[in-house]
Amino acid sequence: MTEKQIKILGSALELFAEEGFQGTSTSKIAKAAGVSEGLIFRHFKNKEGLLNAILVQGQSMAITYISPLMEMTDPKEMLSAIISMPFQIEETEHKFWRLLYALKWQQQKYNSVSFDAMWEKAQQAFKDLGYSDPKAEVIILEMLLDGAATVILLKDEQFNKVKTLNAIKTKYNLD
Amino acid sequence: MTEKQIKILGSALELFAEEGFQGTSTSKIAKAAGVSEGLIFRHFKNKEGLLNAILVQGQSMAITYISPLMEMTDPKEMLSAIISMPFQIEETEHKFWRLLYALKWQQQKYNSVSFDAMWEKAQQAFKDLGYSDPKAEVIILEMLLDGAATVILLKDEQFNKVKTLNAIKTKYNLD
Amino acid sequence: MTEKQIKILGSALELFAEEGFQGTSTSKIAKAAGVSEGLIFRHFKNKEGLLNAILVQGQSMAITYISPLMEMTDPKEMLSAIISMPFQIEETEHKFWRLLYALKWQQQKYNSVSFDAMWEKAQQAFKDLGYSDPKAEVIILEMLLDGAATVILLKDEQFNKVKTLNAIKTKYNLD
Amino acid sequence: MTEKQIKILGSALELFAEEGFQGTSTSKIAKAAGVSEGLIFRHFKNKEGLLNAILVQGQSMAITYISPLMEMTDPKEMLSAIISMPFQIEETEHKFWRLLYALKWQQQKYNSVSFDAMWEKAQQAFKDLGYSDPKAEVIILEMLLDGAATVILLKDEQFNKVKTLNAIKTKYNLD
DNA sequence: GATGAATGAGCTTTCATTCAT
DNA sequence: GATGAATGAAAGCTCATTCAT
Repeated sequence: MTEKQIKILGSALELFAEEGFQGTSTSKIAKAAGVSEGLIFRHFKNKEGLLNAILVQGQSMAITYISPLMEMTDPKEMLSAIISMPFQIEETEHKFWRLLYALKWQQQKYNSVSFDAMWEKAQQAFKDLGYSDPKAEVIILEMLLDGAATVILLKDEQFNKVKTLNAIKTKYNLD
Repeated sequence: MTEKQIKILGSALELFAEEGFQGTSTSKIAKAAGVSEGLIFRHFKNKEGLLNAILVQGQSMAITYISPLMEMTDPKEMLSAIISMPFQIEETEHKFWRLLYALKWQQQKYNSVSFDAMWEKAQQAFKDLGYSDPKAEVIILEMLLDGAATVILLKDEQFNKVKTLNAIKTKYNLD
Repeated sequence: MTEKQIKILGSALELFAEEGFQGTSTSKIAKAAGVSEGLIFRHFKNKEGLLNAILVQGQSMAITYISPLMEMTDPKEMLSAIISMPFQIEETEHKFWRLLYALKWQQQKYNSVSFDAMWEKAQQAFKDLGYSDPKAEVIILEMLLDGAATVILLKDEQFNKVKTLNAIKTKYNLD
Repeated sequence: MTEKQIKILGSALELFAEEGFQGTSTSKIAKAAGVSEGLIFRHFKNKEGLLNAILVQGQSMAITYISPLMEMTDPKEMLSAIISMPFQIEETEHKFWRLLYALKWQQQKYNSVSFDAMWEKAQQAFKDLGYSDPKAEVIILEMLLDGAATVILLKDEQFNKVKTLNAIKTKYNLD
C-alpha cells in the first residue's frame, strides 16, 4: 500500500465514522487526504470498494482482539476478558467501531466482523460456571455489551468507565 | 393533516428506517406515497422538515409509553415495566424506533426522544430496593436495554423474546 | 411533448449525427437546446433513452415512406419508387438518416428501422418482371441503395443526383 | 516495431472496430494488450496517434490491393477485379475495413485510404467498353461496391457471396 | 523500454428544491 | 391543495495523459 492509499483509507474512515457512509462525498475524502479524487477510484474502484477496504482492515484488527480469548481455558478469566472488551476500545480504533456500529443500521450486508465463535465459547463458560440457562445468559451478555459499546462510542466520558466495568464484573462474580 | 400528508409521512418513515435518511431521495418518497414531489416541500418545507415531522410524531408516541411509568409507586413494578419496554415494541412502531436508533449514529442533533426523567426514577427505585450503587445500576440497565432494543430491532425473532425477558427480570428479582 | 423536450430531441439529433453518439456530451446537448442538463435525464432517463426517443421518432417517419410503397401494384412503379428513395431524402431528415447509418457500425443493437417487408415485395416485383434470380437481384439492389444513401449522406452534391438516379433506372428498364 | 507495439496496435484495432474509436478507452486497450497504459502514450503519443498508426498500417495494405489493378490493361479483367474486391476481404483484414468504414461517419478527417486513381482507371475502362456515360457508370459502381462492402462487413454470411458476385459480374458482361 | 501511481478535466446521473399553473 | 416541468449544484465515476522510477 502506497502512502496515498493509506491517507485515503484514513480520511475515509474518519469521515465515514463522523458523517456516515452516504453522508460523505468522495470529493470530501479526496480533499481531506490531499489527493486527487480520481485516485480513490483507481485504487478502490468504488466508493463501496473503499468502504470494504476499511472493513477488511478492521476485521484483521478485530481478530487480533478475539484470538487470545479463544485460547483461554479458565471460564472466569475468559468472561472477564469478554466483558472488558468494549471498555478497552482504544482511541485509534474508536473511529472504526463507530463506523461498524453505524453500518449495522444501514444495510444488512455489513456484518463483516463476526463474533460467533467467541459467543460459542462464552456459552460453554457459563455452563462450566453452573448457570442454569447458558444460552439466555449469552444473549443477555451480548445485549449488555452491545449497549455498552454503543454508549462508549457515542457519549464517551459521560460516565465512569472503570466503575461501570467493575460493577458488571461483580454481577457475574468475576472479581 | 390531510390524507396525503399522512401518506407522505408513512412512506418517508418506512424508507428512512430501511435505507437511511441520506440514502432516501425525496423522489423515492413521493413515488412511494403516490404523490407529486413538489407536495413534500409544500407541506414540510425541507427533507429535514419531513424528518422532524416524523420525529415529533414519534415523540408523542414515546411519551404515551413513559408517562404511565412515571406514576408508578412500587419500585419493583416500575423496574419491571421499564425492562419490558424494548420487548414490547409493536409492529407499527418498529419502523420508528429503527429510524431513531439509526439516527443516533449519524448526527448528534437527533436525540429528540429523551428518557432522562425515567432513568431518574429508575435510580430512585434501585435505591429503594437497597442496591449499593444505584447510579452504576442505572447505567448498566440503560446499556442492557439499549442492547436489547438493538437486537430486537435488527434481528427480531432470532431468539426467544419471552424467555430472555424473564431471565432478565429474574436477575433483578422482579418475578 | 413540451417545447423543451422537442428542443432537446432536435439538438441531440443534430449533435449525434455530426459528432456521434459517444462523441456528444449531454452537457453539450443541454447547452445547444438552451436547457438545464438535468432536464434531459428527467425526460429521457438516460443518454441512451434520448437516443431511443430519436430513433422511435425516426421510425414512424420511415414508415411514412415505406407504407405507400407497400400498396403499389405495378412492379415497375414500385421498383422505381424504391430506387428513388435515397435520392429523395429531404434536408430535414438528412440528420436522422446520417445518425442511423452511423449507428449501424457502432453496435448491432441499433437496427431499429427495418425494411424487410419492402424487400420482400421487391423480390416479388423482380419475379413478376421475369428476372431469373430475383433473390440475388434484391441483394444487389439493397447494396446499391445502401451505397447510394451512404454517398448522398456523406458527400452530398459532389455528384449529379438526378443523372445518377436516371442512369440506375435505365439499368432496370424503369423509364 | 517491438512485440509490445504490435500487441497494442492489434488490440486497438480490434476494439476500435468493435466498439468505435470514442467508445474504446486507452485503459481497455492496455488491458487487452497486456501492457501498461503508459506504454501506449510512450509509443504513440496520443490516442489519436494510435489510430493514425493503425490507419497508416492499413493504407499500405490497401495499396497492395490496388497496385496490381493499376497495371491491368484489359478493361474487362480490371473491372472484374475491382468488383471482386469487397467480396475477397480476408478474415485478417476484416477488422481494419470495419474500422475504416465506421470512421467515415464519425469525422470527415479520416478519408485516409483513397481509391481515386483506381476509379479514374475504371472510368477509362467503361469508356473503352463503349458505355455511353462512363462517369455515371463509375458512380454507380462505387455505390454498389460501397454497399457490398457494408453488407459484407456487417452481416457477413447471411447471403451467398459467390452467387452475388457472379450476378453482378453478369450484369456487367464480365463472365 | 516499461511500469504504475497520480492527476484534473469532464462525463453521466442524481437530487433537493422552486415555480408556474 | 396539488402537479409536474424545470433548475443548478453536486454526486460518483471515467478517461486521456504525465511523470517518477
